[in-house]
Amino acid sequence: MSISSEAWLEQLHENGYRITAARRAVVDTVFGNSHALTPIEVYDAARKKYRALGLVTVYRTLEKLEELHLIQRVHQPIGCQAFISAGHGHQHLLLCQQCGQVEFFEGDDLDALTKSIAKKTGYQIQEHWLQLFGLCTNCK
Amino acid sequence: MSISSEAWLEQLHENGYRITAARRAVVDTVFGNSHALTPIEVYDAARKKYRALGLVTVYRTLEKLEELHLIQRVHQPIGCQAFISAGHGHQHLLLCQQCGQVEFFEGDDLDALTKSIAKKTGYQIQEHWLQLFGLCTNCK
DNA sequence: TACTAATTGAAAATGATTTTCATTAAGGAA
DNA sequence: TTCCTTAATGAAAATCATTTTCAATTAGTA
Repeated sequence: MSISSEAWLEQLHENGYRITAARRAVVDTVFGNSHALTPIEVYDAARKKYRALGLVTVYRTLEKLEELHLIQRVHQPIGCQAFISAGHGHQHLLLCQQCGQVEFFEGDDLDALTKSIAKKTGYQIQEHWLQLFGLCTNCK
Repeated sequence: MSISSEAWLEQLHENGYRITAARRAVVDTVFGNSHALTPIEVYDAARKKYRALGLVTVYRTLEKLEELHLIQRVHQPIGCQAFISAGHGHQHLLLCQQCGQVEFFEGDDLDALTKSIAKKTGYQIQEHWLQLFGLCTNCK
């Protein structure tokens, strides 16, 4: 976990951003966390690693991580401000409605569906969002 | 359009809410509109029908319409505060990335997919969100 | 028509996010 | 290593969206 949060820091560095104690704390908090976290939640957790951290820096760091596609926003009925480590390639989210655990899955084949909808509606379909909700092995 | 926005007012009435000029203006604005509207957009548009309307009343009316499942929130990359007339039964959204037009479609069969994901992950899957993005016939 | 409780809009309060700004410190250059 | 430039920081203020409060109004029943 700590091993690969280094990779995020490297990414930041390679893109001209500096590596600071504040950013380390944020990155260490979000990286590899299987729950989506809001900026405030990141702030609270990251301040345990680096007390002087400011909430503004959390916002700014999350912004950069999102820009580099290292994290992504999670849309939920309760709100859409939470972030999680980004999936790789064409992956979708699976969320536990009980504990909030997030997993990725891939292997959705929506070609037949999109073709049929394109035909029916006349739209040229370019993208899709798919998200599953359920109960994880612990919660069910 | 005006015909059936009456049905929404009836729904409100049947649920113990009063029918007022302010609510008529909001309902007439959102009902049958093929674009998702934010509270401010509803306010601006509805004030053309009823100048004394307050933004607070827009929020309160949207809240009630959502509660009665007459409208639903639309999630988009740019934000998730916009509302549109709700779909009926099991329907999903198709959005035009150019003009913002929203359409519904149905007939997605994700049974095979959810079964396979359930098997792979151990999750008990209860719900799914699916949304398509593309270009409508006018914009493509 | 009268009455009561729901509804209203304005203003204030709250909460989230962004901007401003003077200070600090990362990290390349010497 | 030390210096220097510039990015990054945190605090405070500003902004923006949403909610609450409250006295006045009004829908709709009795």
